Amino acid sequence: MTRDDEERQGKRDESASARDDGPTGMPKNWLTAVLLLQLRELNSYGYDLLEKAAAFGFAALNPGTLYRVLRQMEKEGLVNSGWDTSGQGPARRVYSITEAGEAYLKLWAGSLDQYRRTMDMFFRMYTGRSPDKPKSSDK
Amino acid sequence: MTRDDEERQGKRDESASARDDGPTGMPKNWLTAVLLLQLRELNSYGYDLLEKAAAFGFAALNPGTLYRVLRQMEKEGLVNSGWDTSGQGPARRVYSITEAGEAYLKLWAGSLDQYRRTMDMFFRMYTGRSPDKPKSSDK
DNA sequence: GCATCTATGTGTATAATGCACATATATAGC
DNA sequence: GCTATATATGTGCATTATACACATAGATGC
Repeated sequence: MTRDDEERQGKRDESASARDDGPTGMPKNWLTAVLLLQLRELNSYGYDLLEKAAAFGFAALNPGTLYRVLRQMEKEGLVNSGWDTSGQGPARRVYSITEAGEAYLKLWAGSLDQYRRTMDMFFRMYTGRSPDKPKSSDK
Repeated sequence: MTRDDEERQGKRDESASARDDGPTGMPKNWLTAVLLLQLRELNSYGYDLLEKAAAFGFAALNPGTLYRVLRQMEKEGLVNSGWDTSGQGPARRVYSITEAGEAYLKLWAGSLDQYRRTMDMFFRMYTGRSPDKPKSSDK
């Protein structure tokens, strides 16, 4: 197809209606990082992690997605799991972080810094000024 | 499959060798946002944007990916394009941002703030302290 | 003609994620 | 015993974003 062909066709679909909801997504594997962070604090299980993850941008996280990610993480050696049947309800698969998991988390935390710098750059170029700082202990 | 079955199998694959390279990815649609930001400054074309995007985390961006994203953005009405044949080499498809594109960019910039707060939270929980601030014009 | 640089594009695969649905245990009410 | 509900885990299937290899095409120099 030549450019003249395209010029003639002039098909601007417009039906695609842009991205429906704007930027929803956190970085790739963000959920993995968040889960590892939680598990480093305290061993836990899916249903519980579902709530804890909400604070990190997963307010409406689908349970199936969470469970699948946890299993994948285990396959990759980032976490271990075992059943807890001591409770009253259904058994819980309790996860704990491995050394590989801690290493991965460390890697993540490291690149978070680069991440932040890149986004600052974006923000400055967009607004022409520095983005608001978190009002916590400045300096 | 009961939990006892799994307990017996005890298959920790380990072959999956964790995520090969750690966290590489910027947020979803980050490239779109970066391209819109560039196009807001100055109309441009793919081959040129390829270099400009490098500063925003796309150092080794595959050209094919870029061109495809640009076309998709046009389908969605975020940008317009036209051919520039005035130069010497092959024709360039020059893009310009639309109002929808500016609106989308604004939306993005807005949620960038939420992004930053979430990542700060992650960082604090990881390190137990506030992340380093950019040393630019403080307030 | 052939190589090379510029410039744009397609085919195909994979990874991450979302949504709908399925399963299983326990408890409470009828 | 039957049914509904809350807890808890999981699978099937589709979509989206992206990566990688490859294809196309104009212009220039040999």
